[in-house]
Amino acid sequence: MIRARLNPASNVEIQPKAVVGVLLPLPLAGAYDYKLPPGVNVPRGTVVAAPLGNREVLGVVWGKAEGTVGDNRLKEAVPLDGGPRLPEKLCDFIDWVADYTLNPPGAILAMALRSRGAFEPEARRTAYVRGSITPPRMSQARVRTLEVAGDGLARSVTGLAEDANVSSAVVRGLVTAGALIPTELPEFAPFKQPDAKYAEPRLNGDQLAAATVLRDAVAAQKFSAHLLDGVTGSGKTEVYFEAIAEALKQGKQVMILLPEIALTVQFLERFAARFGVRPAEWHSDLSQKERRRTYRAVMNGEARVIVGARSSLFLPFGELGLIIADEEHEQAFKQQDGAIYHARDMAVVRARIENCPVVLASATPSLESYVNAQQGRYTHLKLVSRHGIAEMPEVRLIDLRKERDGPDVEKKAQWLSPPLRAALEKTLAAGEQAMLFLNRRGYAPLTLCEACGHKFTCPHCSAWLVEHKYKKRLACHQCGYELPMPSVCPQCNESGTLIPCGPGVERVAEEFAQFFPAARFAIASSDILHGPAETQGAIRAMARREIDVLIGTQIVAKGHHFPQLTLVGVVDADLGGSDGDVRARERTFQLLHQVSGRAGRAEKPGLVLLQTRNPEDAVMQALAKGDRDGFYEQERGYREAYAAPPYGRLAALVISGYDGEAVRDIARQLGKAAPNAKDVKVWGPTPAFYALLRGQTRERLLVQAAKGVDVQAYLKAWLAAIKVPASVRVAVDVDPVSFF
DNA sequence: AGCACGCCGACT
DNA sequence: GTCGGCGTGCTC
Repeated sequence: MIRARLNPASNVEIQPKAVVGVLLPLPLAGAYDYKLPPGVNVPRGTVVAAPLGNREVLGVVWGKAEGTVGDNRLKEAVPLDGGPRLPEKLCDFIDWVADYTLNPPGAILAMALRSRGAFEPEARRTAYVRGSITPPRMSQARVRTLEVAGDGLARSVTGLAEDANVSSAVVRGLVTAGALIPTELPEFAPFKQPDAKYAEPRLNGDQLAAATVLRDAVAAQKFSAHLLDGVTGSGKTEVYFEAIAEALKQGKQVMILLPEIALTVQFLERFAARFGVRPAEWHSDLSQKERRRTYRAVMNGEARVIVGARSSLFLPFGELGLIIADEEHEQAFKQQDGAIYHARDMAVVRARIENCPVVLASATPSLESYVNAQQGRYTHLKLVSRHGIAEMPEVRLIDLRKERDGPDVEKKAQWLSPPLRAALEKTLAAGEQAMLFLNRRGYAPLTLCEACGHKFTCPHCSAWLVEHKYKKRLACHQCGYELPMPSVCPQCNESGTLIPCGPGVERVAEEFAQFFPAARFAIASSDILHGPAETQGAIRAMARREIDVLIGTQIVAKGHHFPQLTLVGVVDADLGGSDGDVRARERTFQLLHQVSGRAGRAEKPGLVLLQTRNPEDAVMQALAKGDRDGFYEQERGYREAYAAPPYGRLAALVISGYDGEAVRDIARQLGKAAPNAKDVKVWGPTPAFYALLRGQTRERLLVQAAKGVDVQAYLKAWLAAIKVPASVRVAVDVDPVSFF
């Protein structure tokens, strides 16, 4: 207890120093106690500079002091100038995420707190305008300069010098003489405000109904969750744009989450077409300056609509009125490193805390969202009519076990079956375009020596090296390790014995070129198209009909529509099939459904050919029959029967480290220490799918629990039982979506 | 996360 | 004899 005392020497009253808990953006167990300066008391969320060891870090006043550290050891944390403060709801959100993901709250705060600069007033730059004084000595250069400055526009010294074609010395001389007057301008032009009425669309019946529900939800200014479920081309974006318009009218801010920010160029343009300006962006490619500026603008309310990737979840919105997660089924929403969380799920949580609506949009919803919608926790807004598209493409299965070139065929194909080649021929003859899809980069996923059987594997990962024929290299797709394509087997020293096994897009392209030498084609994969600009280039080339056939990985699966694209061939529809992952089937369906949606546009119906070895598989059947909901129902049934999510809960422990023996030892210890609990089963430890990744050994344990089980409490009790050396990391993945 | 402290190899 | 490698541990 701190009391005001009289200082006997000076007879001046010493103000009491309040002690508060300050959360630091570090993976510490909790908040640290700090004194505040005399007489100061500030609320939760206040940003402070806190001495820590011999340095100073940013921190956030989090709550009451814990009182476990002696008063004499407490240092003084000083609130930043201007009293910047994180919104209290953001603090609540951080606490919630920390509890749920079993991360220290400071580790979550680190995602929400930017550098100190973000809390300081925006940097200013000095610019000059014409003053009233005209100096007695006027040279030609001075006359010119003052003429230019006479237009009233504020310019920097160099800017004015350039415009007047004089040296900067002339400008500085005029400043000294008082003929030019300095003014302070903001470092950036302010964010332009989106205009809800800029270009109001005409919606069709479905769209109008869905938009009305969303507008009403936004106007209600309270939590609600909505699944906006519409096939490709049904106009989901237009619908949620109306919800955004309503939020703007209500004076609220909007957060739009997209799975991959690289895809946003067209999104930004569509937004600008509707609202007159681009939204503010938040992603990892922003410069330090832009980052600070955007963060500040979100916090002070200048930025009204932010579009971004996962990390936008932790921005300091003060007046959030709507959250949208587009392509909500995408796995890219799951953050896999550092704090492991699912941005779509956390978006729903943030909406609940902010008391505002959240919209999850997808043509192929995650099963979780589908069930939530079915059970009424989310409204289910369905868009069925395909805007400007004649009909859904016809999907046909090609049974690869039967459809092969027979012994009598002179020129045999390995990857392109006769029916697929026939369809390609027909499409090209009709002057239309085609797409071949194979979700595998490079030329061949495995290289092996036919003399000794040696397989090329990555020295740092338990993965094969993928041949890249253009680069003439073998590459590990997990860690980036590469070596020049060898001509000699390193094991048996034979030469000419290395054979590529299996296809990648490059190899499919090679075969395609052999059969269709006249056709123009391009390969689209992330290692060939570097960055969004080149990807856009390829898309444009396709749109301009400079190429006939696009052969690509999943970067061609989404986004653009090409009016002349009438045929989609999926080279290996079984890829990524059954690796024990409860979501593998769902993901295959989603990906293939999305790819299929590329075919057909306007008046031309599309055809999709899926090459498979399991044509009777439910995923293939659902795709062929266009029976999406049937597939979901069946999948829902499986999940229910096996108490898999969303009917049961999963959590994984991933134990990793460079010392393989230590990792396996801790994994074994954890396996033995798993507490017995009702409705909880623990599986493992087993080596992870990539048992070695970037040199680190990885073991996994899986917790399967019934729906009502407090998984976090279970995990906490479990982890407390084992002491883990610093060389081994135990990561907790609550609700894992991938089993790698 | 930093940054220090702390014990074992190659150097002015 | 030191400089320095990064393993372990602490920071209110």
